[in-house]
Amino acid sequence: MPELPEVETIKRQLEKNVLGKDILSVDIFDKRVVVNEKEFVKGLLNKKLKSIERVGKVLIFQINKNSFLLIHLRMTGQLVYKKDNNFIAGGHPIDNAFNVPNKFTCVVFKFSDGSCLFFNSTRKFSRTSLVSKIEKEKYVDKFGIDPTKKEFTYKKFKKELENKKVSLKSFLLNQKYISGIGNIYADEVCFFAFVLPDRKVYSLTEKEKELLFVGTKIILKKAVEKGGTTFRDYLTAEGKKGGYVKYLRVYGWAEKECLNMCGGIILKKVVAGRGTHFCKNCQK
DNA sequence: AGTATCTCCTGTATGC
DNA sequence: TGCATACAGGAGATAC
Repeated sequence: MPELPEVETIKRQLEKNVLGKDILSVDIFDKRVVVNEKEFVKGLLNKKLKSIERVGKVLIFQINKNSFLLIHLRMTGQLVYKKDNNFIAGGHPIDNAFNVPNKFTCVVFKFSDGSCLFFNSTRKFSRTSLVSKIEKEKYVDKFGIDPTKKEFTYKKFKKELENKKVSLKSFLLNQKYISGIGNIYADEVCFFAFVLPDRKVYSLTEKEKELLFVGTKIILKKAVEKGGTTFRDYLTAEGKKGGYVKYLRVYGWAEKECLNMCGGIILKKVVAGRGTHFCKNCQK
């Protein structure tokens, strides 16, 4: 599932490829992922994508002063950019991502140079919309601090944690507190800090808070450096793969031995409504 | 008001 | 083999 590092990776790739190109057509194959599809198409035709920013897990393309294209991949969304026979695919991993369009393709943007951007979504949870500046700002304001930006300081992090009755997992997943963390990185951060995901936030010690802060910062930073867990790049013969998968310590390791060699087994249970991985030996 | 649960979807895995 | 069922989860809606 695309989280901050995966979306950041897509953003960087698209920045190099789609900015400044005229949008010749917008074809919608599944209306469910597009908000207000008529206005959506009308507002994009013959326009250019001027710039891209990422807020949490959302991509925001500026069209002009008062028009912004929002794309949220949610769980199974995927963006595939095709130019001639070169492909860039980011987001949800599926085999043959370069085989587009396919039955998961919801929207296709065609550019003046013949290249295309395919917006795919297997479970159709993804959403895209065209909004005004005010709407965009209102939307962006709801998001908490981005843990990869300079503004993410320990002081601010600690302040967010104050007086929360939720579990740590629920806190980490909530985009209004910290933006960009999803199920994978939430589990990894808890493991890093030796804290069980179902611990209530108010019960955290100073030391644990510090470790959670540091873990969030370095895990997301490293995941961005590695291109996330799902990125596939078919531009080069070697292909840069989503390199963070091999650094995952708990996510996807249920019933396996803990990588800390503590002798424990990674367990999985539902916390905050999500499948949650942890080591009972290492995390308290 | 703040928190927990439900819901949207469909591919994949499992069970009988 | 085939059908039914459970499960995966981001985030807005709804319930408590």
